[in-house]
Amino acid sequence: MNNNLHVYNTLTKRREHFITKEEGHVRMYVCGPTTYNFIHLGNARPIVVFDTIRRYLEYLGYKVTYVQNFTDVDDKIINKAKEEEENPLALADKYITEYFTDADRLMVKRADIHPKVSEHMEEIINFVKNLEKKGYAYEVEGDVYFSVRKFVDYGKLSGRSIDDLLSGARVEVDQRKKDPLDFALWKKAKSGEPAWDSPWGQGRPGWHIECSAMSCKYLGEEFDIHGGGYDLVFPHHENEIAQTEALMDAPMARYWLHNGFITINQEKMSKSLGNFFLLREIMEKFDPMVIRFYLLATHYRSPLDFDDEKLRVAQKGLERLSNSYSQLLNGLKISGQYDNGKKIRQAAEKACIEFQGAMNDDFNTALAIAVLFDLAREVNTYLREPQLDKTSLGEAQKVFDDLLAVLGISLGKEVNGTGNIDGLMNLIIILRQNARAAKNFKTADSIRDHLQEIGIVLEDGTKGTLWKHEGEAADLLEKIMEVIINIRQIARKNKDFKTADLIREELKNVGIIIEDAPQGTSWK
RNA sequence: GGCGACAUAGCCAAGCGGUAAGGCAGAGGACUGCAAAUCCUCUAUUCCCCGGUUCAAAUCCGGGUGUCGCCUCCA
Repeated sequence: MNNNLHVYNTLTKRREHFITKEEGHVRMYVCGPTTYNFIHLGNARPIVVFDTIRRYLEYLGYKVTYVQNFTDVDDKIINKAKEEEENPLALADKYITEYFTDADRLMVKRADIHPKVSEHMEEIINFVKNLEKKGYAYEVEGDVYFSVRKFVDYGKLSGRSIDDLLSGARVEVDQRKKDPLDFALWKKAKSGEPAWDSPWGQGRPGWHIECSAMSCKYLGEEFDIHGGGYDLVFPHHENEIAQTEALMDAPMARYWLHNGFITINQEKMSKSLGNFFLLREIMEKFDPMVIRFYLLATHYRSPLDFDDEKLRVAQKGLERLSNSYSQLLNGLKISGQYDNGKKIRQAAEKACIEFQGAMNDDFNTALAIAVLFDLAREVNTYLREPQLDKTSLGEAQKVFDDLLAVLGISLGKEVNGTGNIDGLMNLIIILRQNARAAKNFKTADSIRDHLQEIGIVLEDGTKGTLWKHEGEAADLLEKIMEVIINIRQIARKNKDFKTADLIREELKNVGIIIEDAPQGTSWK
C-alpha cells in the first residue's frame, strides 16, 4: 500500500515510514486493562489513542486486525476479590462489562478480538513449556522463570543494559532465581487462589506471558503495531519481547507505540499514587465526547495534564465545532443550486489534505483538530451568504463527517427524551395560560391546534391544564420545539419581546439554547 | 545512583533546518429589539539560559538550569 504515514517507534527511537509486513493489512495488539476496578482517565488515554490510530489506518484503506486483551488473572484481582469476598474471575468479568460501558460511551470501537488470560491457559502453558525446552526458562519449586541473560537483546526496547538495571534494582531479590532480573513465567499457586494444572503443578501465569501467548495466537510473529502506555515499556514490553523473540527467533512486532501519561499537577496519574479519577466520575460532569476531544487535542506521546478547567476549555472548543456543524446542517436544509460555493469546496478539499498530512505525521491529532477548526471557520463564513449551494455545502459536510469519524467524535444533538419534553410542555402551557389570562384566545387556540397536529392533546381543567400524547413519539421533541419557536416568532412579530424573552429564558433552564439568525431560528 | 523525556504568548498546544498553526481567555469593530452564535482586526521581533555548526536554528551539536518519568504494580 502506498502511504506516507510515519510513526515514532520506541524500539528505534525514531520516526519511521510505516510499512506493514503484509500488504494492506495491519495487525495490531494493544495492552488492555487489568480489570479489578472501573477504568480511570489514565486508562482511557491509550484506549482512545489507539482506537483513533486504528480508525485512521482503516480510513487509509487498511484492513486492521485489532487485538486488545483483558488481564483477568492477576494479584490485584485476587486481592480485591478477597476483600469483597467474591470469586476473582467473576469480579474480573464484572469489570470487563463495566469497561465496555465506559469505552462505548467514549465511542471506542470494539477490538476484533478481546482475549482473556483465563481463556488461554493452554496457549500460555505451551509457550512456557517451549521456552523451557529451548533453554530459556527454568523451574524452581513450581515457579518457572525466564533466564534474562540467555536473551542477548534484553533491554533493547527500554534502552538499557542488564548491568544498568542491576545497579538500579530497588527490589528485594528472590535468591532462588539464577539472576536477579529473571522474571516469572509461571507462578506456583498459593492456597485459595485460582489455579490451573500445569507440568509444574498447580499455578497461574506470570504477568507478561499472556500478551506473548495471545498476540502470538491471534497475530503471529512480527505483527505490525504493539501499543500501550509508556509505563509498559519496562518491564512489561521488554519482557514480552524477550519471551516471544527467544521462542520464535523472529521480531515480535515491527512498531512499538507508547502514549504519554495523564498527569495531575504535573504528576503522573496512577493507582499507586492514588491521584486518579475514574472515567465515570468525570463523565458525570462532562460529555464523553468532550473527554475524547480533550484526549485527542494533545499529541499522544506528550504528557497531558488534567483538571476540570482543561475539560471546560475542551468543551468550549468542541462546542465551536458543534455549532458550526449543526448550522451547516441547517444551512443544507435551506440550500439550493447556486454557483457561489467554490471557496467552500476548496476549503473542504484543503481540510482533507491537511488532515491526512497531520495524521500521517505520527498521528498528530492536535494538528488534525486545528484543521477542523479552520474548516469550521470557512463553513461559518460561507453560511452568512444569502444563498447557499447545496452541492458545495454537502461536500463540506462529507469532509466534516469523514474526519470526525476518524477522530471518533460525534457532534449530534443529544436529546434526553422525556425530561426535556415535560419541561417544554410546561412552558407551552404557561405561555398559553398567559395568553388566556390576557383574553388572547386566538393565540391560545392556535397553540392548542398546533399541538393537536403533532398528536398532543390539551385538556383544561379546574386544577390546571393537562396534556397527553398519542401516536408516534419519535420526533416529539423536535415537533414541540417547532411549536414553541412558532409561538415565539409570532410574539416577536407582535413586538411582544417580553414573551419572546421569557420563552428563551425558560428554554435555557431546561438546557435548550435558542439562536435567532437571518435565515430563521434554530435551537440546540 | 543508572537511564530517558520535556521546556513555545495569560493558559492549553502544533512545529522535526527556510523565517512562530490552532484553541481558550482578553481588547476593539460588524451583525442584533435583547441575548447567543458568527465574522473581521489586534495580542510571542521570538521559542528556559549560554556557547557552537549553518547563507539560514524554536528546530542540529555541546554545556547549564528547571520539571517530569522509568529502574517495584501501573495505561
